[in-house]
Amino acid sequence: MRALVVEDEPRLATGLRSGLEAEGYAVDVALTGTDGLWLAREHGYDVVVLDLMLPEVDGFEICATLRAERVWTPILMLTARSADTDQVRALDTGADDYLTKPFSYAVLIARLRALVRRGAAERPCLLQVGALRLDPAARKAWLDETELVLTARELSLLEFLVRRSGQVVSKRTILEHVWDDAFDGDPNIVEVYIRRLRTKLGEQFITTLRGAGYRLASP
Amino acid sequence: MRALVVEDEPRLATGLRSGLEAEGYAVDVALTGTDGLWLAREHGYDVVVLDLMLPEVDGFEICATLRAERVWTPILMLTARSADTDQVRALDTGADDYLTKPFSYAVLIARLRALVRRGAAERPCLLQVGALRLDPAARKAWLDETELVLTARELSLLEFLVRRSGQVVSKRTILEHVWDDAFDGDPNIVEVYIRRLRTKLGEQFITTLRGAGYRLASP
DNA sequence: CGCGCTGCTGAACCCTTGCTGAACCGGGTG
DNA sequence: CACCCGGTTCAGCAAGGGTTCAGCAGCGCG
Repeated sequence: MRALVVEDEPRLATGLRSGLEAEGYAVDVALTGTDGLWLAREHGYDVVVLDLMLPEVDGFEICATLRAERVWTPILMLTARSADTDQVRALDTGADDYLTKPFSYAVLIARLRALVRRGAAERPCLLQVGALRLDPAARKAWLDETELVLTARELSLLEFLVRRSGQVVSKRTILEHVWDDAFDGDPNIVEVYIRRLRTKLGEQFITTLRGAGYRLASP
Repeated sequence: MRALVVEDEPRLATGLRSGLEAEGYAVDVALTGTDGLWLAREHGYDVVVLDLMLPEVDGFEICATLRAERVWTPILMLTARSADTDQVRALDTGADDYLTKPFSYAVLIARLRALVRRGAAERPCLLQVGALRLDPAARKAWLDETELVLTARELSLLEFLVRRSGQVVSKRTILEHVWDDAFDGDPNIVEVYIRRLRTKLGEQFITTLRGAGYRLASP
């Protein structure tokens, strides 16, 4: 579990770091609001501990900015003030929990666990074309309830075709998207992989359109 | 929004009812733990306000029972005691938030809003995948009733995989979340730890997907 | 009818990826 | 101080699978 601590007071920051690390979290610390915002935005944390009083950018602003940018990482606010209005404002700004200093580590840890437990987890979507099903998150594919045994490349190619099922996709496009677009090897590789897919899921799914490309569709 | 208030003191119960109704909630009140449990189980509430001290069945028990029965309605615990241990226990039992009396209505309302916004997430506090169970709070794991002896790192990795069970996780992702992302050592460390987990919990749980990552699933 | 181009296909090659045992290191503990 | 435990590094090994290649098939057009 990755946690970000945004806290300007060095002693508290290091205390939090070691405490959380002892609990098995991988911890990053930001000492300013600007750093914290940047880190939270760029890295996928599982939870953020955010001090309200910070130099440069305060906690409210960080929280609001993240939510506006559709970053839904659970946030726990931390502050010296205990005014109700702050608490209300924090929660309404998009924080998920709130703790006033001084606080006990046990409570902090328990609250973090509760947050991570609820954490932002989107259900993986399931792609389907006729009897063919594909779960991109699990990297699995099935044909009529029987799981297909595919290599990484084969599955990437299949996923690409399934996402564009019914459409014609040129070999050039496939090469650029499934392989690196800096790929400078033999373009014949696409044909080879189309062949492998056909042997594994039957000839009827992928049709060749001479001079144009391939189309995956329900037979 | 439908809210259930489980509170045995009549004056507080009616106060909560009118306060919540003024905020636009449709409120049901249960005066005993038994009634509260039954109502919460049968009706689909959006949030439950639960007093800890109750006749018959106490708040902890209601909370634990509901979670065991896979009812994930957000629960806010309410109590006169302010002991940290109670708070920790409440959260680990499966409550989502906690408030000590006396409290301000504004804070209660704001916290409820935050809970409802998060919605019912299917996040048990005891993780389970087939015969494998893991308690993040106790930092323990079991395989078929026998406790596994795991180091801190091993448990962190296992927890990470269990939380994403069924999905493929890349070595890169593992490295960033289980280790610090500032970690600049040998990425081979992931393979080493996967190996150690496999020897401890059997080969059948974790499958390697060459070029993609690892997937933990029930065998 | 025949030539050429596009796509098909089986097999060989070889590099990357992952596996694994063991050594090393550092902090905490008796 | 010596020991132990857990985390990390390392190097050799195995094989999976990505890539290349060469020959073949078939369609289309002159």
